[in-house]
Amino acid sequence: MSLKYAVLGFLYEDAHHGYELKQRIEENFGEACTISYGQLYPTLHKLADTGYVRKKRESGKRALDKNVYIITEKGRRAFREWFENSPKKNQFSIKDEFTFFLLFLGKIKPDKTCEIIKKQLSQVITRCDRYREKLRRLKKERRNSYRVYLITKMVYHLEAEIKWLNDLIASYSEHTQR
Amino acid sequence: MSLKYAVLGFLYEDAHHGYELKQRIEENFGEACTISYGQLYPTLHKLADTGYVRKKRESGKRALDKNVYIITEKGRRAFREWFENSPKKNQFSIKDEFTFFLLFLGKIKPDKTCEIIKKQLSQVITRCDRYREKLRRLKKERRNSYRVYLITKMVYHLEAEIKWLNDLIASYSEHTQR
DNA sequence: CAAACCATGTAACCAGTTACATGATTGC
DNA sequence: GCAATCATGTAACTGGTTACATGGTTTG
Repeated sequence: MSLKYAVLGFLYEDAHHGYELKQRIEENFGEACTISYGQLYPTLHKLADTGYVRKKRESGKRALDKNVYIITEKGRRAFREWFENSPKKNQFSIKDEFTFFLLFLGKIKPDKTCEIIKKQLSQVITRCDRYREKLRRLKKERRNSYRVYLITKMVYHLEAEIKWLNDLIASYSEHTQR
Repeated sequence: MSLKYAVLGFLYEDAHHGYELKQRIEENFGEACTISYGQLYPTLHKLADTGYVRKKRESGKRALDKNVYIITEKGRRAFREWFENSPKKNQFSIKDEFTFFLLFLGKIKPDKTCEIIKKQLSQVITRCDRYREKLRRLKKERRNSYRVYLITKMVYHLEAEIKWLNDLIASYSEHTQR
């Protein structure tokens, strides 16, 4: 995802401190990613080192050592450069662990294949229903349309997955009937 | 994907050397991944270090220094352990660069949003058609059903993506008409 | 006063890519 | 003889996770 540009993007309009950035990013990308402090803070330090952001110590009444990060003109340029010229590929991966596992499943346990795929299917259906429900709730609230788009995308891809797993089951039961 | 288990899986039945393994893996997972020697060879060395595979120098008539890797009993156990007990999640990601870019697009260039999504859509349609064509060819040849499954999955997910992008366009033109 | 939350950070790992470096063999 | 292919490898880098470590503040 390149957290670097997510950070620059969120700092583009307003200064934030680290903890807040994690919240902002997860508010928006929640379904798509979780970020860890183990990645966020080093990223912020690196951005500060290369002069893309400026670090300002702020002594608020809450936790004492709060670092506010402010984007610099150099940082703005870098973000615009990425924004205008990056390739923007849709490259969702189909190489999840189950798909990978499937190759060996057919070879090693052909008798259990159908059963395992069905178990997988029921899990995906559950997940899909959960997202459909979340989508219904979000649409009622009528805010943060980006999250609505993201979850819609998730639902469509889960539906694709369900269709595929059903195909697999059909194809495997055909095999074993012979 | 954890190349380690892919390697153990392919060595489970037959011994192979590195170059050959890359071919076997890409033959099967072609659409899902490409692997580099910069990852494969270190992985093989590590597997040899931990005693999961045994390295045997073979002097064939082709390139002289060919290392044949043979799975050990310890390696078989490790593979079976993964095979039986790993979680097998379907966790395809929706966090491709375009989706990420979209958030900032709405904020920074709302006027150009629709146009950029349309460009994206046409690219995805082209890609989807290419995979449909490949699928047709493979089905005619009637071999390597795993590849057929993989490409079918790819097509379904590309169709989901097309549906989503069309939704986005509809939603954005609605916005701008007001 | 304890639990939940705010806030920052490091070290060790894991998975993967790109670029580089080498050299033998085969087929046109 | 030259291009394609077979074959093995390293070094530097990117992007990310997990576990650990610290300590202040708010609220019930």
